[in-house]
Amino acid sequence: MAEHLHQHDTPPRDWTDGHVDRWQPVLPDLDPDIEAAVTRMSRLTRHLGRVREQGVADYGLHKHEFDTLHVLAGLGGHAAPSDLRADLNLAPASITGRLETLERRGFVVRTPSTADRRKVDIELTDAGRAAWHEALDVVGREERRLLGVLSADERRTLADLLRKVMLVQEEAGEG
Amino acid sequence: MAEHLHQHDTPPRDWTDGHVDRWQPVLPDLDPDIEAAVTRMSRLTRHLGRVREQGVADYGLHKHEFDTLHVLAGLGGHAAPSDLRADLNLAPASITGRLETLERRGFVVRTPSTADRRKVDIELTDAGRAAWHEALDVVGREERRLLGVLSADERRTLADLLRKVMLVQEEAGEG
DNA sequence: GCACTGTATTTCGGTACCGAAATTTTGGCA
DNA sequence: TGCCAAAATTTCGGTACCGAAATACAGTGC
Repeated sequence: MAEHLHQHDTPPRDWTDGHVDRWQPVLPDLDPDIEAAVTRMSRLTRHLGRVREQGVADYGLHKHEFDTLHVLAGLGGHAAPSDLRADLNLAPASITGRLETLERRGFVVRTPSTADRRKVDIELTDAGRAAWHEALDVVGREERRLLGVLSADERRTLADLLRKVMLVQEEAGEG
Repeated sequence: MAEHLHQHDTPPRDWTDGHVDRWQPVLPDLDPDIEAAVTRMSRLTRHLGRVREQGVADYGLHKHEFDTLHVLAGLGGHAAPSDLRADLNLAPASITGRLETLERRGFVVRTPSTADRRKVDIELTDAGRAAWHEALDVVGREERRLLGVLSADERRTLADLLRKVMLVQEEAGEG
């Protein structure tokens, strides 16, 4: 509508701007910037998750399968279920479920640990590593496309601001 | 270890810094700032979700129940399932499920719409509005605690940077 | 008025996830 | 040695979610 008037009087608005405007009158003590930042992070995370699901589907994987293989590969290809649990932030029972299906597909092998017999050794198979590696560069593509709109300095600023926030979140759990 | 040497040579590191360091050697073409930002957003979103689940539990609600009531209240207390679907970003079938349990608990009422008989009118009951209102200020508290570490300017910067990113994500779907 | 395309919602079948309890093993300590 | 709290993993019961098909209705063209 008004987009030809001046160069800089109608800054582009995203979905979240409208969302915040809708809530401002009913909840006036809401900090618009906090609400906006949290909302955008939530929506971005959700979006990237869906894109990952779509992307790795071409390689016959689901998002959770890829994520599990990814963490396992990052740990050198062998780990215990509790290691995966820490990185994936899931309930222990869910880890068992994921490994169950991955083992059925031949992407990992579970063998009882000899060192500590409560534990289980999880090994990434060649097939598992191949599936992971093939799907690998698909998942970063969308992140680069979206975050690529920012300059290198801006990306650094974003990452630094978020670190400040996360340090507050993490400090309580460290004790 | 080295934390007494100078004021500013060991900036505090969060979990994500270690995560990025671990991956840098195995995936060298990864932009550390993109990876860090995405990882932190994902973890923050997950954390806030868990806190919400905990917080509203004191009022006998689950996170998804509260979220649904919240959107419904934001729409003035009456809406159609498709309205909720748009804001909650869920599959249509999931909306039916959520309304099912909310209706059993007496928080909403579903009546076939007389205007368009494909639709259903969803009404927030007094009990539903009360449950929502009681749990309301719990959910913002953790957001304020975490994001409150940033100055007002920094919060604005964060929200603005994220808007730039979201505009790229949203522009494709608008056509 | 009648087929047809599109929209709103529900049903159905199947998977993933969670919390809590159970199982097995460890490591400390009397 | 024998006991016991803590840890690692699995099992179990139940809920939420999704995709796809089904149902019901609206609006349009003829």
